[in-house]
Amino acid sequence: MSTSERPRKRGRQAEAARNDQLVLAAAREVFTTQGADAPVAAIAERAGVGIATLYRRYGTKEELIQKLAVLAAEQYAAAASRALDADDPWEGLAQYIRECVAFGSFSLAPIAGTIAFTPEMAAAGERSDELAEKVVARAHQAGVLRADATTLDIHLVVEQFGRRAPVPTDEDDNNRERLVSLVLDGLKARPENTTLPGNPPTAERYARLWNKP
Amino acid sequence: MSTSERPRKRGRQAEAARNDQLVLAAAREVFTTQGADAPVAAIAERAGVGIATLYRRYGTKEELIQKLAVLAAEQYAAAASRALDADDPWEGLAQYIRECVAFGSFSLAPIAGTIAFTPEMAAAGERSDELAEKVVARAHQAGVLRADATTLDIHLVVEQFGRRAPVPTDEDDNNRERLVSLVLDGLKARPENTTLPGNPPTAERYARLWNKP
DNA sequence: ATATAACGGAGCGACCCGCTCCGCAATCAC
DNA sequence: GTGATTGCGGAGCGGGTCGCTCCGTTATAT
Repeated sequence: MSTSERPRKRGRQAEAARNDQLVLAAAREVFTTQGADAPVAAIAERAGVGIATLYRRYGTKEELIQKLAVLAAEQYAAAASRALDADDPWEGLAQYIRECVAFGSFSLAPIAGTIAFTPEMAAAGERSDELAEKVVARAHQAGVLRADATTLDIHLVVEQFGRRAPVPTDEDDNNRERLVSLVLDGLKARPENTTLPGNPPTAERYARLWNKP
Repeated sequence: MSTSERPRKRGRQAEAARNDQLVLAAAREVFTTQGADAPVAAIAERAGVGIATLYRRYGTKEELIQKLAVLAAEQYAAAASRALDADDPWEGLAQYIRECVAFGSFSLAPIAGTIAFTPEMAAAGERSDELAEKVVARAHQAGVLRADATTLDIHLVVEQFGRRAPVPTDEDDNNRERLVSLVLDGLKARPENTTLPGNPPTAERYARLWNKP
């Protein structure tokens, strides 16, 4: 595969562009494993970059997290799109859940309330939520998803399994996949299923969790 | 209910005995909600007690955590005993899982590796593990638990749902119960279940997680 | 009235963390 | 070649936190 397809910048500008990506990738990895209060220095080190390089792009740790939140929402939206492209509504939903869990950026949730909620985050979140709603609605209409499970229940699942261990091993991944499979089996529509207890999760909870107005 | 059944100490000795319990209860609450790196001062405050009172009982934060670990293991063992007393093997298992999750002290797991592993912890853990094994074995023999789920898979479930939010609300409890019900439905033995992917969790993982020799 | 036992909490020393500042190296303009 | 520009790394500053100690106070016992 040719690396010269897109017009490549040269010299320092190329390095800068690469660092841009390195920083974002490192930030995502560190935050999803260590939690959102991981030191910024850890991200710079993981990216193989000086601290100043990071701060030249994001004036503040908060800015960086906000950017990651937007990127995560876009990833979830993309996963939902793929799910809608799938032929089988159930397989689409299952794949959606698996991808969201694997991406795992929901580990930013614990920081909710700590950082300001930007318009960009609102926009990306809305789009992501709408698509997720469609994925779930399609599964419901096909009668493959248990009737008493709502979109927010699915959110809950993804959030629950979003966080990784400080140093994720293959075994941890394996174990998480087993648990998710368990949950998926529990989500399937079946006559003998118990009814889910209590009330479905509310949208207000998420609004409160983040700092929506 | 009479409060004078057991011979009551008076004055300061009574206060000391009460504080003993207050400190332990507060420590459990704070650690399960804030995580094991919560400040010791938060525990004292929650117990309505001075910091010195806490340190007079446990010379070190580590000692306190070790004590809590032992108590948690004993709670799990008690829950397993109750499960074995139940008439229905499935209801016993389900109740066991629910109780363990509700108790929630598995949120100490993230601290694993940070603190030393004491003989007391080893003894309590072994007893708890043996009883859990029996609960699961009985469910397997009755054919009500899916064949490819092991005792360690159950451990995984309890561990996964063990941690609470910083300020747990009724809604959070409600949501967690829904998720656990989902998992329980997935754990039931059924012809149409998918096979759990990958390999069962290994005991070595837990040995490594804690600092066993 | 004196001795004793338990208490509360201010504060010490040792961290850690976000962020700035500055000297250096690579590249560009001419 | 030479000076200007751009991006880089990382030491270190100011502030905040946390585990733990120390000591003055208060309640009980004799």
